[in-house]
Amino acid sequence: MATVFDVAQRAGVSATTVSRVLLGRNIVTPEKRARVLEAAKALGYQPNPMAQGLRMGRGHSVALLVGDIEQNIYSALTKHVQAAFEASGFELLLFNLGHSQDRLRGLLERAVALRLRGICIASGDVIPAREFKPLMHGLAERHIPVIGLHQRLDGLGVPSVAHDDGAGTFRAIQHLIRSGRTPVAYLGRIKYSATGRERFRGYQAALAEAGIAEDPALVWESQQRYRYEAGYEEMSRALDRGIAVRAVFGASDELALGAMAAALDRGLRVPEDIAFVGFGGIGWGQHVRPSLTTIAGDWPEFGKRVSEIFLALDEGKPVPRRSVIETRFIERQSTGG
Amino acid sequence: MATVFDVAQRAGVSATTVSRVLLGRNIVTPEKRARVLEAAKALGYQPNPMAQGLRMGRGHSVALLVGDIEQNIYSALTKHVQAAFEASGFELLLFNLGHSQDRLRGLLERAVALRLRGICIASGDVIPAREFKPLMHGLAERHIPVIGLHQRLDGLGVPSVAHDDGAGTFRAIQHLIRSGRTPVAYLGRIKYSATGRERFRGYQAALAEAGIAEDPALVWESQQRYRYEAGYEEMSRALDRGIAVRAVFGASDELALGAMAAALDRGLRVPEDIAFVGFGGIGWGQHVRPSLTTIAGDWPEFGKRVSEIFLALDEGKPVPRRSVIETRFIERQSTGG
DNA sequence: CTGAAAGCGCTTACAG
DNA sequence: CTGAAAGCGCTTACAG
Repeated sequence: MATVFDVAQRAGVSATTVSRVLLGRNIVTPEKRARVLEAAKALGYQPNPMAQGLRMGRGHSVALLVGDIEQNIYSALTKHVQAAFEASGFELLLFNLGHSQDRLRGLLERAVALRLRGICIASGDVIPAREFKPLMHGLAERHIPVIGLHQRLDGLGVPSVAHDDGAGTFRAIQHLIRSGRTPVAYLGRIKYSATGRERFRGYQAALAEAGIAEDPALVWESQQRYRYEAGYEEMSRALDRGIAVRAVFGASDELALGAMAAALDRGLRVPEDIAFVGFGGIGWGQHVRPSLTTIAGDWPEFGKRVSEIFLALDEGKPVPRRSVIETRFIERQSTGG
Repeated sequence: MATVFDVAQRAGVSATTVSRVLLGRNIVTPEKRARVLEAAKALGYQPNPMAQGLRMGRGHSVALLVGDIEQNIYSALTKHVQAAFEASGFELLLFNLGHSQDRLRGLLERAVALRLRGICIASGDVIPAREFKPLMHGLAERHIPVIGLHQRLDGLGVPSVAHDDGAGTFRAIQHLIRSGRTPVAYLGRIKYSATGRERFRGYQAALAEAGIAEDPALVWESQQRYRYEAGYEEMSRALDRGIAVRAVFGASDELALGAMAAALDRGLRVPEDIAFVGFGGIGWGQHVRPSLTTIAGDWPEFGKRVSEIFLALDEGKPVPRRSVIETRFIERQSTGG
C-alpha cells in the first residue's frame, strides 16, 4: 500500500503538499498539483482512513440505529440512507435496536468511544427526553452530529428528517370522505408513538375540513404496535360491537391488511361494503387481493435529504430543525382504484 | 477522553503495561493488573479504535455486502449477522449490492483501502469465478478474510455458511409425496442461481427416493428470479397448458405465494385441489390465506456460526469450507396443516 | 515481569 | 506557495 510519502517521492514534492492537493485544502501550483495527482494515480494511492481519522480526531463511519431492520419500512430506509451516505464518502455502521430503549442508550454511550462521525436514529419508539437529553448534550459537545430519521426528535434538540405523515393521511382521508365512504375509522391510535401522532392529526384535520365531528368510537387503539395481528383483532372487535363503518384507515399497511383480512373473513365485500387504506407502501400491499391502497414514502428523496443535512451538520453549518418529505397516495383495489 | 497514558499514570505503571493488561497479551503481576483495571475503570477509559487500527494494521469493521436489504431473507440475515458480530466486538459496515456485479467488484476493490477487517458476501446472484478469483487472492494476501453467506462460494475458494437448502427441500417434497399430493411441480428453476441449485437437488432426490421419474414438464423456470410476479405467471401458464399437478414447490416463498394466488384466481381450492410449499419462512406467509407451508431458516444459529467462522479466520485458524445450517419445515394451511 | 522508544500513516500549525 | 517536524493514541519489538 502506497503512502503519502511514496506519492511525494514520485512527484518530487513533500508529503505536506501531497496531503494538501488530495484534500484540496490550500493553494498549490498547478504543475505540482498535476504531478501529485499523476503520482497518486500511478501508485494507486488510497489514504488510510484510520490514520486520517486518528490525526483529524474523527472517523468516516456514521452509525444507523434502526428500530427493526426486518420491518419493511426500516429496510427501505436503510437501503436509501446507506446509498446516500456512501455517495457522500461515509460508511454506514448498522445497529439493530430491536425496539430496545436500553440498547439505544448503550449504543449512544459507546458512540464517543467508537469515534463515530455521526449518528442517525431511525426509530418509531418513544425516546423519553428527560433521560436522553444529557446523552445528546454529551454528543453535541464532542461534535458528533445526531439526526432523527422517520421520527421527529425535536424534544431532544435533534434535527430530523421525516415523511409528511400528516399531509399524507389528510389526503387519504379526504379522498375517502369525498368518495362518500363515511364514516371512516382510524385504526392504530398509539398514544406514545411519535410517528403515529402526525397521522392521527391528519385524520382529524380531514374530518374537520369536511365538517364531520370526531367520533371516539371510531378511533381504535392498538396494543400491539403496528402489527398485522393487531389490525385483525381490532377490526374483529369493532365488527363484533356492531360498529358500522364504510372505510378504515390503518396507521400502517400491516394494520390495514390485518383489518381487511378480518372483514373478508366475515364475508364483507371490499371495497363495496368497506374500504381500506394503509400507510407505508410495503411490497405485499400490491400482491394481496384486493390490493391495498396506501400512502407511500419517497425513499430516494429521503436518503438524499438525510445526507445533505448530515453534511451540513458535519461542517458545523446550521440546518432546519425539521425536514419534511412528501408522501405519495397510491390507490389500489381496496378503495376501488 | 482518557488515553493509555492517563491510565498508566493513575495506576503508576507504564503505558506498555496498561496495553498489555487491557489486551491480555503478556503476563503481568496480579497487583499491577488490578491497579490498571481499576484506573481504567475510574477514568472510563475506552481505547481509540482508530489508533489501534493504525498501529495493528487492521480495523474493527467487517463489511456485509448484501444482495438486497429490502428482501425479507436478506434483512433477516443482516439482523442476525449484525448481532453476532457485535457480540464478538466487531462493527458491521453495511453495503447494499442491489444485485449489481459491478458494484460487488467495486466494493471488493475498495476493501483494502478501507482497511476492512473482513468481508461477508451475502448474495444469491452469480459470481463468475474467473473474474472474481484474482480479487479474492488479493484479499487473501492482505489477510482480509472473506466469507460467503447464503450462497456457497466454493468456486472462489471462500468458506461459506449456508442453510441446508437441499435437505430442507427434500423433506418438504417427501412430505408432499407421502401425503399423496403427486405429481409435484418445481417452480423457480433458475439455472445460474447457486442457492437454487441445492433446492432443486433436494427435489430430485425426494422423487428418486419415492421411485418417481422426473418429468421435465413439471420443472418450471423463472425468468424473474424469485419474485412473486414470476410465480403468478408461471403458474398461470402451466394451468393454461392444462398441466395437472397436485402440489407445487416454490423455490421461494414469493414464488409460491404468486403461484397460489394464480391457482385461487382460477377457482382451484387450496389445498384440496392443489397444495403449495414455499422456501424462506418470510413473514407474510403466515398472514396470507390459506397460510403458506414453508421451509424456514434458523437465523440465530446462522449468525452464531458466521461469527465463529470469522473469528477463526481472523486468527488464522483453519475453518471448514462449508458450514451447513439446518432448516425447519413449517406446515400451514396450504398443505392442509 | 517491565518500560523507553519507535513507528503505524496521516494532517497541520509553524516558519520560511 | 512549500516543507520539516510534531503529534494524533496506540502496540510491540527490544533491552533489561
